[in-house]
Amino acid sequence: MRETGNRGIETRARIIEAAGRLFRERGIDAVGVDAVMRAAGLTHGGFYTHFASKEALVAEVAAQTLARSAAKWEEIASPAEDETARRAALARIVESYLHPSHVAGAARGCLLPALGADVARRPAARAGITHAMRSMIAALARCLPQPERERAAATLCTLVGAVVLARAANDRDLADMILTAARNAALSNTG
Amino acid sequence: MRETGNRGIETRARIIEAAGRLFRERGIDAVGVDAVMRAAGLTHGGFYTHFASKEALVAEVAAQTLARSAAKWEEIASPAEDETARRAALARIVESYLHPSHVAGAARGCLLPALGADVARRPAARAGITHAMRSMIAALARCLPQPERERAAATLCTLVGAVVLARAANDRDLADMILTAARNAALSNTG
DNA sequence: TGTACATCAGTGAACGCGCGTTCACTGATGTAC
DNA sequence: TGTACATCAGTGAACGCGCGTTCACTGATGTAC
Repeated sequence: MRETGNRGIETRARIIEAAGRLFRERGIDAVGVDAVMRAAGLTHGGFYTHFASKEALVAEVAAQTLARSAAKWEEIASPAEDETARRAALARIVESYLHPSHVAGAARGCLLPALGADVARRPAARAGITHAMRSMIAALARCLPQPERERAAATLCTLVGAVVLARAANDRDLADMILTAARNAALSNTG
Repeated sequence: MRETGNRGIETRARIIEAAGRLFRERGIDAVGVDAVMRAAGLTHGGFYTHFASKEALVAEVAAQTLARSAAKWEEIASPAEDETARRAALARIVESYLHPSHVAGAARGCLLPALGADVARRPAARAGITHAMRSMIAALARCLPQPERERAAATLCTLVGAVVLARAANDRDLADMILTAARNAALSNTG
């Protein structure tokens, strides 16, 4: 058996990672295959060894990036068994999500506020996103006093909306006010 | 004095309206100047009689579209003087925003969930958006028991996030759950 | 161990296409006298 | 009222450019015997 496969798999992962960064930072349509491949240290021609099309790359980037976010939340939420731990877990998730560094660092942040609307228009990407969203809601629910899926979903809405709006605001004070407001709303679910 | 000016102003408005529809529906980069002008019943060459660049059109579309949303909210919120009227006003805003027809009809809906992230990356458009966001928050605040700007901002976050997520979800039930959850969270501010 | 061959990730030139923008023009609508 | 002229919104061909995709190729890495 060949082991060359590893090289391919690692390169593929590098392309996905580079695309994830660039897409979130500049938007999907603003980043060409050429830019992605250069960021991954390759030439553009090799792209189609790994993906059938740019659309396929987008779908995979969306699914993997969000799955990673979901996994991080699960990791924070899972060990929380008593109420104190649950509160702390919720606070960790909410505060890192609404931190100004998340607003400023879209390239490394959650995909939903950066590309959610964009990706909703691309049929191929929606299945992966939907699956990850369910996981994120489930993880959040585990941090609430009674694990209510609805309340968790509303919290996710508040978090995602806050980052979208804080990024859109031209004014630092308004952005900070929005983040603080969302933080208070999300943490008032602590019970 | 010439009155030809009117023709120019009307055409300009028609271009902005067509662009607003197409941008919200398909995304800004997915819609060319050519498509906008054709939707306005014109040929692409005439575009630069009205706008210095596509970027300038985007800025104007963002500002005008959101200003119109803000004005609609003001109109609903302003006459509400007693508590019953305030509750009704909040309910009207929240329920129409989170209605499935808003999720399905991005082309005629609020610009924030459709293009918020996109427009945040375009310096020229951010000033107009920021101004309109302040108005929307102020209108919402007038519907709350005590006019708290922060609570209004959190409500706006929840609304915008909910529409982004409901559009991204591939699954009707999940989308409906998200909308219901956001609705309950937003209306619990009624006091 | 050494030689011949197979595989396939990655290269780089080339493709057709649609984009944003420019520009010489047309023709309807107005003004001057 | 009628004629000559000015204005300018809108036309449509043309531009350079970067996009997504294709393809003949190279060369490193493996296998066969």
